[in-house]
Amino acid sequence: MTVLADKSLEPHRLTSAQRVLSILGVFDTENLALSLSDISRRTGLTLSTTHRLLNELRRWGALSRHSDGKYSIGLRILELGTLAPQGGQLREIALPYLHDLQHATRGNIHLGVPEGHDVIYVESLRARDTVPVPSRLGGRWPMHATGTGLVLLAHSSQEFQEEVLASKLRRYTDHTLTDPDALRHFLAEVRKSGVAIVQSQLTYDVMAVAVPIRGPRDRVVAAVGITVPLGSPSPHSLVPALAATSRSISRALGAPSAVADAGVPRQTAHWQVREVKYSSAVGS
Amino acid sequence: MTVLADKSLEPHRLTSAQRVLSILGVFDTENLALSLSDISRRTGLTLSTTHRLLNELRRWGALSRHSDGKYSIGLRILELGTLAPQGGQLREIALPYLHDLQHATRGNIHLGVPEGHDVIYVESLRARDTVPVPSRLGGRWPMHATGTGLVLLAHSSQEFQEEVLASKLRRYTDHTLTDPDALRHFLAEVRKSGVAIVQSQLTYDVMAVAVPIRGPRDRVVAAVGITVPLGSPSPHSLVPALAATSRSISRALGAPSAVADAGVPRQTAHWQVREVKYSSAVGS
DNA sequence: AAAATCCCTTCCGCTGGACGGAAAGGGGGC
DNA sequence: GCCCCCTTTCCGTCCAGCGGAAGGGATTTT
Repeated sequence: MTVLADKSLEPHRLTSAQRVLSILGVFDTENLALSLSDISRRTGLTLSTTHRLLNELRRWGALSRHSDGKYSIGLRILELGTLAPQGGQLREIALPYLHDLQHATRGNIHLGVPEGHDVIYVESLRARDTVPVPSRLGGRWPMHATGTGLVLLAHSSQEFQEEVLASKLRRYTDHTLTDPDALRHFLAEVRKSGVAIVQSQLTYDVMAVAVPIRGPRDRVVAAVGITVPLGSPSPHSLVPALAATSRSISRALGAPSAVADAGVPRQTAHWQVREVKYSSAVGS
Repeated sequence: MTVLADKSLEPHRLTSAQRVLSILGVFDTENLALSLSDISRRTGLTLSTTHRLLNELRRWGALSRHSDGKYSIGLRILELGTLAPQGGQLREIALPYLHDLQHATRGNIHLGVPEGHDVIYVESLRARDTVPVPSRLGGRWPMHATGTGLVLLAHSSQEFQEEVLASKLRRYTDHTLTDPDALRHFLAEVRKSGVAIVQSQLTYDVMAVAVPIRGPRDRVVAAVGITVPLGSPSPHSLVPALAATSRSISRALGAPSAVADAGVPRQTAHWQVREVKYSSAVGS
């Protein structure tokens, strides 16, 4: 064995903080509960290290342990997550309007915000009697494959758009927009019309309609979307309701263009300033 | 200076994992965005250590940084939090029923699960046209001071109840139940009647009604509650709707007592096994 | 305009705590 | 019974994380 040779290349160069985070990182929608040795294997950390860190995380509340010995994400993390400015606050403000929208349209409603090249759903209202769509609260999807994501992308900086277009765009169905030129054209349409209408991007038999939400300084900070079964009455009929919802939320957030008159309480939310320094700007 | 003497007593005995967690821990509802030096002061870590850890956390996505230089909890934590079995999954299942309940009653609806001596709201539907109550998603409150908390406490083990009763029970209003004997009596009532009805426990002018939700093996895993303004029509009128909601959710979770007949798909949720090992069993 | 104050960032030498190996202690299946 | 896999604990070594200090902005005060 060329153990010695490997050693020098071995990516054992992890800081202790990274070790802690890598443990949290092994949990995903398909791995909600994992055993010590599962986690040890998946992180590449030794058993003893994993064991010690798991105990520390559990004691703090970041993880909980079940009677079968497996670990899961703890409620303390859920609690923490609601403190994310784009999460808790935005959701809090938007929720009643999203409710109204759902009752008016009977579709699946999503509220998405950008993170990296993805859109994250900070709220997801699932209609009871419609097709199941992959739309969990907290779900993460590539921007190019969802209605809300495309809206957010369309209103991002030019350089960011090119960065995304240059990356590998996964194809989920044969309708998924992956061709850079087609996407550029589509994004321009979205900016012009103010709405994105797509179908079968992520899964078949689904249409999505989405519009931007603006915050202070009229920056696009989020997007609302509806997904309905393919073959529903014209998706264009959903636009007015969406536009009204978007405007209401934007006004509540203090977007100048949505404020009807004076006397409206100033909303100065923290997330008005969106993260601009991406990891790539720091790494290496 | 007696620096040397102090050194030995100094609680600088933090593991590196604890340092990471202590940083996350400084964020709360009143501190959504903090600067490097804020965090350094509040954690007691040196500037250089804080600086390094903040960068690692940010790179991973646990924190985000705004253009003013302040840090906030990042969306990755929100995403992670939804993986908590009592969070994402329970919420997902319960949400449609909670919706129905809200539309039937027009109150503020809470879905609470136990953690430590507290109840955490994994869902909170706020009525638009009623008194504002302190009910954030992810909010944490002492069990003895909320309707849902009292329900959960009533259905906890005897020893856990005594542990809570023996702790310092904070008084929020002069109606807050803090006398151990009065609480014991009240909890017995809750067990007997299956419902908790309280008023002005946490804030004045509010009534709360709450009932338990059961999961596999008929264990009480959560509680649903409604809060309405004091002086609303008899809270007893809310009980049937609550009971129906609770039963629907319990059935969806696979609670034997709520399952009407056979043929129901088995729901074996992870959180059927509630954490039993408390920190106290490990500490020291 | 100089001085003072505060905050962020980077560098570097030292040390003690985190690390991994190993072995003991369950527990369930074949 | 035996075997296999998982969890827990112990301990000596070593290097990664730590804190001090200094430098550079930005803003405010005198």
